[in-house]
Amino acid sequence: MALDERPDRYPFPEIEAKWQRVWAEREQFKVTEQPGRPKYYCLEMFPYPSGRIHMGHVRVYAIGDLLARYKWMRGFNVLHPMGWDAFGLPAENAAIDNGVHPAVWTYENIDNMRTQLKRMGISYDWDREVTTCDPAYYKWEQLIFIRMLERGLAYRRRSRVNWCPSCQTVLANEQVEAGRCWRCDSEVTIREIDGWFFKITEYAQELLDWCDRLPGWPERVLTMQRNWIGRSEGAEFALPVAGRADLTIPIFTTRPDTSFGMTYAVLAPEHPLVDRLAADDEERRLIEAFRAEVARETEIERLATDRPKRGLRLTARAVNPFTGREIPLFLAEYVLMGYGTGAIMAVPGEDQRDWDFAKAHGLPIVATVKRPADWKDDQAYTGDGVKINSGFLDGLGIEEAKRKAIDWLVARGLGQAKINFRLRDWGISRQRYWGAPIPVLYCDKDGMVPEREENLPVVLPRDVQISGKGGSPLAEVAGFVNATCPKCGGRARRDTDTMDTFVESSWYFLRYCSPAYERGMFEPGAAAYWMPVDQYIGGIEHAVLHLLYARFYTKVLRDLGMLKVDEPFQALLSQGMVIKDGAKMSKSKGNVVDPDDLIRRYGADTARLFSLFAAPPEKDLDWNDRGVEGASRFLNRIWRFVHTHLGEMGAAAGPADARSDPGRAFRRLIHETIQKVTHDIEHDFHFNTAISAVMELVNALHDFERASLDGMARPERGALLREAVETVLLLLGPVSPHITEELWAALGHRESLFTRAWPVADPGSLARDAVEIVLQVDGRVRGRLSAAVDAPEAEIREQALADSKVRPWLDGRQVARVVVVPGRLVNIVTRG
RNA sequence: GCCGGAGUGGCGAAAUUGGCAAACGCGCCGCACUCAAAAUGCGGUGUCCGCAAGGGCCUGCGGGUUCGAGUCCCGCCUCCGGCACCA
Repeated sequence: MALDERPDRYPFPEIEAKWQRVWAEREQFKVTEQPGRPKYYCLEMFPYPSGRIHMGHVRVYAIGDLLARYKWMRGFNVLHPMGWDAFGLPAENAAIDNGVHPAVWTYENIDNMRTQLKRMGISYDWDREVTTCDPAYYKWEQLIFIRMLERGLAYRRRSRVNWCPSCQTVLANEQVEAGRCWRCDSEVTIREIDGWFFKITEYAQELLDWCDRLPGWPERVLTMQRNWIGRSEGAEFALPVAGRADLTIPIFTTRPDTSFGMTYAVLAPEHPLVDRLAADDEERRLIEAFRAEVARETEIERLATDRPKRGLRLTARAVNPFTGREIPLFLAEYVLMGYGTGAIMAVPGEDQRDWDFAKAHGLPIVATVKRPADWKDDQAYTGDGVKINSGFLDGLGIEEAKRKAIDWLVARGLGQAKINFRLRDWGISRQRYWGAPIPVLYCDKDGMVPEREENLPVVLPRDVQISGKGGSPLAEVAGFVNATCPKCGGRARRDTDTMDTFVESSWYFLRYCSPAYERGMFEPGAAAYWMPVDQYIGGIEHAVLHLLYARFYTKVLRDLGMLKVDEPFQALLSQGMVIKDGAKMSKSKGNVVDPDDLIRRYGADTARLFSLFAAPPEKDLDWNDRGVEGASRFLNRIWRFVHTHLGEMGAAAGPADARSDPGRAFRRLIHETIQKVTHDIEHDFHFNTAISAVMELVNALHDFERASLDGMARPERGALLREAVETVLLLLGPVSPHITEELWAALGHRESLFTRAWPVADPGSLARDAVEIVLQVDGRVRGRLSAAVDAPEAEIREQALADSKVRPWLDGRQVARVVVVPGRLVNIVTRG
């Protein structure tokens, strides 16, 4: 049966529309800097305007709004903004498919999604909305680009890059997942191309160090970042080529202690020195053939670690500087140009890859670490041990031998200690249209010249042919390409690439601080007040990508003297995915739940309640239509209760004066619930248990209502019902704001629920005079008793031993020991 | 292979510090209301033995520490995520 036909639902469509209108009219969530008042910057990752919100969005924004409203009620000045990550490929693809201009498509989508989000009733300050494809936004990004250029933090070079043949553009390393494009899943190929890079490697050490100083971040995200940065310590040294005084090969190793075991050395096939090592044309031909063979390999094939290692032996030989012996030189595909120096010393005794290669090519293997007695010698040994076969290092431990080997290299001027990072510079040039233009020109006379600051923004031209085939569409726009050289005034050509859209998302949180500011990226005072973001919320898929870039960009702005903070995000909440029927929601699987449908059928309050109740935020959320029914039922139950008891609660004057025992017990539960809900929100964001505590209170409210019909004074009953109901509304407000605001008003309040202070548990009401003590015999529960809170241990012990439920279990046995845990339990340990 | 996380009822999940395992919700069963249904309300619901009272067994597996272990320690297994020929 269609749910919107049900007459028994509370009238959520009217209520939700009404309060959304009232909040907007009152400008209730509009904020300004208020020095001296504690601030709270609550931020959810802004969406790409794909056209429609999905359940993942509902989940993040429900979490963010709960925190924002909660912090409001706790007296914080809360910045809670929303905007659009508006540049990107889908807009261009839509243009190719439907002939709609990317700008038109994007702005229409934004309008749709804004309407959808507003229907969720989230407490955004919509006056701060930011759209990244607006020239007033990307202007500042272009300015910072020029500043980075001046500092050498942005540079241009020709390099081998990841190329997505489907998106027709370059991808950064972070945007390749297992050899495939992060966006379209196509297999990535390698291309040599000119492009711009941001020098994120300059910040590798700092980005790594701060991973230890972000206690508000989930460990798994920090681990992924540490792995990605990939620091390793070792040595770099010059490997001499036999008979070639003019030629050495730079080598990076993390195991300088094993140098005496170097029985051959390997260069990456594309290593630039290889050309100089070739003995004659014949060998040059062999090298080219080998390179071509390797180049044919797809990234996927190269990733397979378990196949035979192919190599090409060169006629040139090297000299192991430690042993003085000549060793063979190879090209092999297992050595990558992109890491270290692109050349390795091979120590088959202590490195498994070298071992495999040595076995395949019949090369000698020398052990330089003493093996354990039962060692089978069928693989490389990477464990600990004493150095052997290593000349002056013999007898040392590995760590000490590393230091001595480096000292030896330094003393001879051959090398030094070296730290290497896996992190590569961030390639930001994209050969696509819908992005921020790179503010640089090329002049025949002056070469590469940045645009003058007063000419910014370099506006993305509107009239352009987008075919999706080959090269940047901007290159075809004569009016854009042909420009004046800012230096000599002669003719110059603009750079026709656009910036990676991850550049826009690296600083949008700063723009929110002063979104209309015209004299710079952000107003310094506003940023000083609001930054850093106190709580950032978003999907785990950005653990490395966006979160690493934003951290880097923040540090760059700090070093440009624009910002005081070292890190943008104080705390991070990585919420799980929304799953249905065991799979991520997707159109292809046909398991998508449309938030619009859901809100139309149940209301935003129910959608929000369910998505917060079904699982703790960091876990995947299993969508369940029956569970949504349950959430709806719960809100209806509260609605009915308030409306059927309005008269009685309205008659209550003053605070609840609980005189009777049941009254005091009920009041204690009200205050225990306040305590529990506050703890669950503050301690670990476990909103699911916070909500279950409110559900328990509502259940108890119904029980109390029935039980107190006879025998309890009417004023006491009415006052307690009112106190309980008001507590429920306050605690549930941040979860389901419309219904709680409506019922709050129905109870006679004239001011908004969200201007009320968050309730605080009253210690007097929490106090209890008796506690239940569990009685165990040999660890098994056999009875229970009620004891005064302050009853002495000896007394409880006596009562336990004398208890009628306990005594049969002691028959024929001796009491060996009695453990009394005050306020909790007694365990009687027996013997015999 | 390395790093990180997780295994608890039919299902989603709870369990502050080592102290009553399964709160809350879903589903299911029963009852009330109803001509009937829906909705709503009330009660029950880990599992095995038992008519019942009651008792045994239960947190992936095997050990250990402890009066007491879902929780701590040791050794395994499985699943999920990340990185991966990184020298």
